[in-house]
Amino acid sequence: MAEKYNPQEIEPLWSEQWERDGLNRSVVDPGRPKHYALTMLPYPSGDLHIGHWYAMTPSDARARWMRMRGYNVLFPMGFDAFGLPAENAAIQRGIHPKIWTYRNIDNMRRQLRTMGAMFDWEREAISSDPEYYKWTQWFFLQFYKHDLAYRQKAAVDFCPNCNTTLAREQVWGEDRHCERCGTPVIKKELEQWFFRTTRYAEELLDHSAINWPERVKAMQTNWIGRSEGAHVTFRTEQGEPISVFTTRPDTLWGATFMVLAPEHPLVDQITTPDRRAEVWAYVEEAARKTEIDRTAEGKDKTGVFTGGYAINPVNNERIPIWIADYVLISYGSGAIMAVPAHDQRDFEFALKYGLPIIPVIARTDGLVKSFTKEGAWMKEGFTHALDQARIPYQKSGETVYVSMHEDQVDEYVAIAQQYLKPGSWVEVVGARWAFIFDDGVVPFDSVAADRELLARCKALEPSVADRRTIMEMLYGLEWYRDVLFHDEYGDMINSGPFTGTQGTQIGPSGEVEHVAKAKVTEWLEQQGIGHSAVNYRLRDWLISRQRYWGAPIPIVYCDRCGAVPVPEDQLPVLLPDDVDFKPTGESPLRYHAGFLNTTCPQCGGPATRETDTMDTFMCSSWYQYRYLSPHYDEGPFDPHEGAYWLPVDQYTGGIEHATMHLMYTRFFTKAMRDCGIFEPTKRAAEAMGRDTTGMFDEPMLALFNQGMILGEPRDGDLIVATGKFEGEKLNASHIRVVSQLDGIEAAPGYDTVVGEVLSRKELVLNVQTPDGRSVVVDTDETTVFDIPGAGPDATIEQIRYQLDVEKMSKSKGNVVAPDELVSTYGADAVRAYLMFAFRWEQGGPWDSQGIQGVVRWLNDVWALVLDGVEGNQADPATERDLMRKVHQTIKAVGDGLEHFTFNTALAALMALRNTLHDIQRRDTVSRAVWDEAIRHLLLLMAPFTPFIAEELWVRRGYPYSIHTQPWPVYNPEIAAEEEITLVVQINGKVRDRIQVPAGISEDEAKRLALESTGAQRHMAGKTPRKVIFVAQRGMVNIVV
RNA sequence: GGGGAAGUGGCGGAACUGGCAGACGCGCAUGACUUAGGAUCAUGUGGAGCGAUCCGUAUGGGUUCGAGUCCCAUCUUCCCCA
Repeated sequence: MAEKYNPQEIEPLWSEQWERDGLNRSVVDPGRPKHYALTMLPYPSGDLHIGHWYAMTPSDARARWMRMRGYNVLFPMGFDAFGLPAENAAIQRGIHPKIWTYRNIDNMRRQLRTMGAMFDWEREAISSDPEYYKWTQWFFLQFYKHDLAYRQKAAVDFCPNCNTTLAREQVWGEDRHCERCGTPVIKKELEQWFFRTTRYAEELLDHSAINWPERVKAMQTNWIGRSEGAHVTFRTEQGEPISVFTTRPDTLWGATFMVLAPEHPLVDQITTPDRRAEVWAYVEEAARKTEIDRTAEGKDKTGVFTGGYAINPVNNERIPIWIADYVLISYGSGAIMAVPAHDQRDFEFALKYGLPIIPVIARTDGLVKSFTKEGAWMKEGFTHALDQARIPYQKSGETVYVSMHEDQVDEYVAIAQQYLKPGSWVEVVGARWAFIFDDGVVPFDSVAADRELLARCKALEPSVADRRTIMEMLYGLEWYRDVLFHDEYGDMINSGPFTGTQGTQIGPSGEVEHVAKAKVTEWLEQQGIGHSAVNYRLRDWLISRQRYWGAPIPIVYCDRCGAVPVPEDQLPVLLPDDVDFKPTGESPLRYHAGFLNTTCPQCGGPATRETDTMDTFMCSSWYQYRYLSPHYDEGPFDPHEGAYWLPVDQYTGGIEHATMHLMYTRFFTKAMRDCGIFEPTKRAAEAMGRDTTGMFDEPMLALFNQGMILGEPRDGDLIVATGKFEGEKLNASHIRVVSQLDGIEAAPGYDTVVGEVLSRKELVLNVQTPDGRSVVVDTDETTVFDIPGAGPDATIEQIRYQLDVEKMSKSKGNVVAPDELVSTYGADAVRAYLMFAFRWEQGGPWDSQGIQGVVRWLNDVWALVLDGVEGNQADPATERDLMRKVHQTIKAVGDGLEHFTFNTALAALMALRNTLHDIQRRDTVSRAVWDEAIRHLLLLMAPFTPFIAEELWVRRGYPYSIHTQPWPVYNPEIAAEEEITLVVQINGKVRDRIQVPAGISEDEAKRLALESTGAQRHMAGKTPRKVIFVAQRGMVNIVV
């Protein structure tokens, strides 16, 4: 019996050995194909999380596999080291962000090394190093130079009590209060820096050059939110004209009011003096809400009238101008023309505030409704006439509900007129809009008609006296509600000269063409009142952060020269170390005189520095380039390295970055390309003989998203608590943990609570009793805990409470510490388990028992390799079977690595272990064949479990290192089965299985199948109608 | 409300272009070795039935010789957007 597998002993030794030998150094070698594998860099939060292992170790396995397949692989690692948590630590615990960050990095670097990943540590980049952020600043200057960076006022969340700007995650709760002091936050306008990401909207929509998950592409496409429409200019009575963007220029005739965002610059000018107080109050209120609060459907729409009016340019209607917070300043032009008949939000708003709603687009289904009362409003015989005309209706008492098709309306109107009692009216709504009075039919087609009709109806029917519009009156009837509003692309109605214009048609290649939109847009251009336009939801990237721990924006403000870029030779603008972290201020940089005060690079006069720092997404937008040469000081990266390694071939990371990081880094690369930053790299690449077409258009050619490891669910302890009830709460003097709740008797003289512990908050337990009630059990220092196996000093901390499957977090107590796992099971086992237990792109809840499976596998492999076989009773058939299995495994493992289905690759390796185990027990192969199988097993395991593979490889006497050996070549001939199980089906149901040679002919297979006992039994003497043979599957289906 | 992903044993999950459902592992059960077992080894393990056999991939339809896989409808869960 060989010695035991002891990962704790061998793993550190190999780590050191590989480090010493520079095994993972990646060096430019134009003679070999390159592979740049990249996994998203971590934030140095302090401790490596199991999630980091889950993200990194499968990526590492794949990179290792690529290396064994002959690629020159670069797989770097670094730290996204600027950011808010460091600053919070400074404020809360008095540690300098720099010290906190670099201490964390030291720890995490140590932890990362236990992973056994093939990181090239000489390429480590840390975004908070001056040699790194110098170039982050340099990029800012290049973008500034190329008009891709600009400064503008923008709103930030601001706590008036702390006197500080807040990041999104520092604003808590529905009421949006400051996380530190609870004061409701306000929006504050600050001058901030932006990058023109919108300039790249079209190019960012184009994903054709990258192999990225459909999900990510869809999210980016939605995020960019391209919509086609028109800009239309409305004159106003109070001052400047207002331009609106609309996706529906075909609905212009139905624009009955206009809505500005509360922040719209013309609000002041438009507002009439009598409305001023109310408008201002509303603007302030809106400033406090989030966009989601403001725009979510279902939320009550609010707004106020400004007193101002605009002129609808297509029909010269005078339309009121409102402000409402459902319109966002950041979208389009911050002003909309409201078409309440065909936009859901405008409809709700108009109904609420009594604004006119005029339909201008026909329904596409032709549905028309009407409502009346036979007897009260209609003469007897009305429904009989409807029957005669085959107009469908439902009658309930004397009430008649008519629901007809548009084509029947004329006939209906004639009947209605005939039967209408004097002093009544009846309306048709939906695909046609008209009011039938005893003296004629009035169409509902304009704001004027709205007014006139309403007046007539009120005169006839006092109960509608309080209705402000016809639509409001109709909305009062439940029966009409579903036909009052629609947002389809129907034909135009009530639209002056455009009435009757077709809404859509099917184009030559089958796509839908929006005819009405196009015709109206063309006409607007001719009239000079509008033009076609494309609008994006995407906004420019706001990069200013009112923070200390980030890269300072390299701009100086001079009274004479304005905003002046810091000259490149003065970079980096260093962060000063000696700053105060008072929670009162804004960025501490603002109070650091040495940093703040400088001289103008242009005129030499006194000037002040920009004190905002850059969004950390900027650092991570170009880190893939810095990795190439982290200490290079003549540019952001060494063109020689870039020429060889770029672009990234395979990127992996979490889906949560789909829109932010992954859009920013694409923007960055495109902007770098257009600023000419890749030119030297391009020349170097051409000198290497590379085709540089499209080489710098996209940063990462392929992307794969892994899922997330969630916390392990667990039941709470079952307890018996005795003590005294105080109201609903039990003050426990004794708590005992039990294995089951049945048959527990209450202690005499005490109150007793039994049940499962759901949660614990400090000294209070929340217990669920068997009847489902939840009881609070309070404890104090005198409470005695009786927990099996915990001894006499047991405390409340040792009582386990219920955990659901959810994200791991320290506060929930469901985190899994990789360090502990490594010291218990070894890194190889942890790596293999993470790859084996889940579908990588899906993730799932941690299972602390499941790891035993891979631990047994590694122990077995250890013993198999070291114990070997005697080889005395070699059986050629078994030897062939073994080598077949080996080659089938080569295929399965390779496929798994190729497609990121690591779990199936590991399953195949475990299955090979099972085969070897079986053979070893029976001792039926020669040593030579056994050794060959073992050699392959180790090579196939190397990417997944690099330590044990290396150890056993070397122990078997093979040349160091296993990780630089060529990947085994799959031989389909060896893998092919000699004999297969022919499945015999009758009508698709399996009725027999027979062993046949693999290359069996169709006729032979069919003959054997028909003769098989199973088939005979189930055919019941019937003649087969059809016999189907599927050679690939070894199957015959007999149809009877 | 819109867009996307998913739903398979007690659990994690296999099943390539439609072709033997449940690979591999956890757990569980029985047995062996043991002072002991949360170690190890062996055997078994979707459900029902003594059995031949029948039923089974969220639900209901459909296409097909054949459906976990394709089509339609419904339900549930998750993610993104609103």
